[in-house]
Amino acid sequence: MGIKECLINALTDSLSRAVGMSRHEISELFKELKLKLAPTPSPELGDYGVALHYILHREKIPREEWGVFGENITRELMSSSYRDKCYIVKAEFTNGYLNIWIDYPRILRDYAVYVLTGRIFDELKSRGRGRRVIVEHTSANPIHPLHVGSGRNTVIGSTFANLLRKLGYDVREHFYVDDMGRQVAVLVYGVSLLSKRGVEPGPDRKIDHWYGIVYALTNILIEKAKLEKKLVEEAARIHDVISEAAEKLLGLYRVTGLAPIYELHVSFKNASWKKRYIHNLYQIIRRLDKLLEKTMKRLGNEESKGLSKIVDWFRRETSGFLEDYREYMEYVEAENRLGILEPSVHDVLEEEITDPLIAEEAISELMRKYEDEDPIVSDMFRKTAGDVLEGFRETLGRIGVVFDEYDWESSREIRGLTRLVVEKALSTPYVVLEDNAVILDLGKAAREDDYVRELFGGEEPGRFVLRRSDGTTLYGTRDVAYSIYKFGKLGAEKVYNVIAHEQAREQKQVKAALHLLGYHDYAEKLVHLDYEMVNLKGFSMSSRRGRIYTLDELIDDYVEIVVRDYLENKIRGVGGLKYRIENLEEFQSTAEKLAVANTRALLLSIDPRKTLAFDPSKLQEHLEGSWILYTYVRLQSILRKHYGYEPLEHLEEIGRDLIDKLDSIKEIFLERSEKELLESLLGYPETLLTVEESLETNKLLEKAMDICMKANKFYEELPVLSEKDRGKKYTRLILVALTMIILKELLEIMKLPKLKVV
RNA sequence: GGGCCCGUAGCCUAGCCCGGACAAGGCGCCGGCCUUCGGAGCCGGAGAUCCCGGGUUCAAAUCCCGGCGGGCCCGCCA
Repeated sequence: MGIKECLINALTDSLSRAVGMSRHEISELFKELKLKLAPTPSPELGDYGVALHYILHREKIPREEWGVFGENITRELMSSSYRDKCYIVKAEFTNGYLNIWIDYPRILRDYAVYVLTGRIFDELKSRGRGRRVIVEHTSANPIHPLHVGSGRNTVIGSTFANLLRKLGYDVREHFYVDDMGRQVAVLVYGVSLLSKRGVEPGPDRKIDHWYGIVYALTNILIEKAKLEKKLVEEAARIHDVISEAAEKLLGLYRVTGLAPIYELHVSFKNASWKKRYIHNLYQIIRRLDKLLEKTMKRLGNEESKGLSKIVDWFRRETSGFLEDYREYMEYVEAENRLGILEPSVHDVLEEEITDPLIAEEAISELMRKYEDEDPIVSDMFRKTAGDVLEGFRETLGRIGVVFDEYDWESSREIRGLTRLVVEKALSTPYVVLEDNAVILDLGKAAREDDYVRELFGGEEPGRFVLRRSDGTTLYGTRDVAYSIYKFGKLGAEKVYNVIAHEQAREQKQVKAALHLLGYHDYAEKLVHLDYEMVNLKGFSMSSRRGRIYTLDELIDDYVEIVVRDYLENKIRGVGGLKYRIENLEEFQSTAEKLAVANTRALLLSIDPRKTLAFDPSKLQEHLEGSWILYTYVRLQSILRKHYGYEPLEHLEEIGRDLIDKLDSIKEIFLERSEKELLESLLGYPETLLTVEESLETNKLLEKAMDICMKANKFYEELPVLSEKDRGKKYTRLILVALTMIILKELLEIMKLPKLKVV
């Protein structure tokens, strides 16, 4: 290919002659991007254009003489030997731009051979040369079902893995099972209380969803109990505050003689006695606060000066209580909501979890025992996490994701390497020992080591604790160990970690630690593919309160929308209310595929580094997946009709046939919509290479959408099969085939399910 | 308080790294085309101080400086 490069050479040659600058100077201008060759904004202006204003200005050519200059440069270009080489058919100078027209039919012929023989795909494959790469993604805590946030991780990760496969890497997808943290211990604690009383997961609920409720309720009941304790303790103090406020108000009345202040005093005095009766302290505070507010307004700026001091003091004293109370009520609300879902789980946990301190102690005990490899506790952790992972596998299977490996944080290898990490750290010059804790002083490292300094940029690197005073290790320590495992044991030449942006700093610390421990190579080949969170409109997710929008729900919601959309369309059209679904099973499978396509497309649709926000009640506005699949189906149906067989099953035959027809499209003029479609298709290889570099997986979806849009316009405008002119017909058939083939590749990368018919 | 990221029509985004010709696409809205291969589509229309202010430049959404607004991170948590 290399049209652009060719044109740049041609322009360098012609410009140097027309202006009298050396070729070297001109080519430097291109390199410095003072001159830039780019597609024109519209076909009327030619295919490619270059802005020459810089040269015009530099050569001090007055506006009136631009025309002469233009003629000159155009003549040079059209008479040069590059004219033929670069497919140039015409050049024109307007407003300081030199615009060039290209021989598209010839490009189409070349590209058709490139794609239809499969050479394009072989060339892309040559990039990776079978090198082993690990993409770690999803790695959600096994405590509740995957939610839309984890879903975004999964979709980005698996898409990126597939992209690398197309680029010829030997890709492994790994899931890191984070089973040694506190959260899993909370779940295990809840499960242990339940199993003691014979409450087990039942068949009515997907297993990870059941565990999700157990985790949330266990957490909620502990947090609620803690707050309860705190509120009881606070209440006594608050009553004192109210009494004191009453005294202060009385004092202020005596000084100022303002009657409304005496009114306040009576209200506060009364309130301070209310503790003898059963009244909601929260409401009392709110009422008193309102009274204060009203009186402030009533008195005006001058008179309320003394009072405002009391108000500020009162608010300071009570704000903590109010905050805790509100949080407490949120837990109560969450408890009620989940209790209705699984009453037996709720009732048992409510009875068992009474003292939060006992619960906390039990959870810490579980963690310690797991770290010490106590056999009974280990079984409990393994069983619980394993059950939740079973639920994950089911969901992931729906969206076409299968992991090559689940790596357990608690595995022998990673435990062993974790010890090694601490040991090695001890012999680095950056280690700090405090109460038996092992800490890497990354700040010091940044001052002395270029790699570490550059890694953190302006950021404060902080201290990286590898071992606590009590001898246990931390998540980050095990993460460093896991990285060594991925490179050392698994032989990865590059590792991509798909991890949320909030962990960016931790990922840098892991890299820094690897570097300081002597694994310079691993540090450099560890890539953090970071992505931002998912924000739902009108719904704030909180996994600790069991309020999550799960990936399963998202897919199911899409199934509903897809079915509704389709049937409403049919009912409005030919079918009427009696529209008959031919094959119910096939219909369901199609709906599922479309739902999955929409789910993946939605989660892939924007730059990973930006927050993805959508309204779950407006999913019908996000149907990019359906839209792409539908275009794909139409392309197939055109080829199916022409050849009389399934095009996807006979790609080689079709390729041979179309290559034979290439001679008949030599003298063809391409319509605008054809050129635009071809242009979009030409960009396919570059898109893959760009995404590998930039990690912007959304660009793949954008490319697919762009191709579909151009394809839709193309065959809306132009007939293919019914075209009488043989050359035109084959041009269009070739375009249809190329579009289908490239779209197929993109669908495979993004794992959008493939459909033959709708 | 410090660091990083983001701010583009009513809404969601692309373009910014690497400055160029009317700021692109989708949703929603208004008006057409009810399927001769394809209607989950296509065509047309309305709708933008590219957050604000300054600077560099022949030329700024893009680069630089200063504000404003939002998110995230700054644990012997994971």
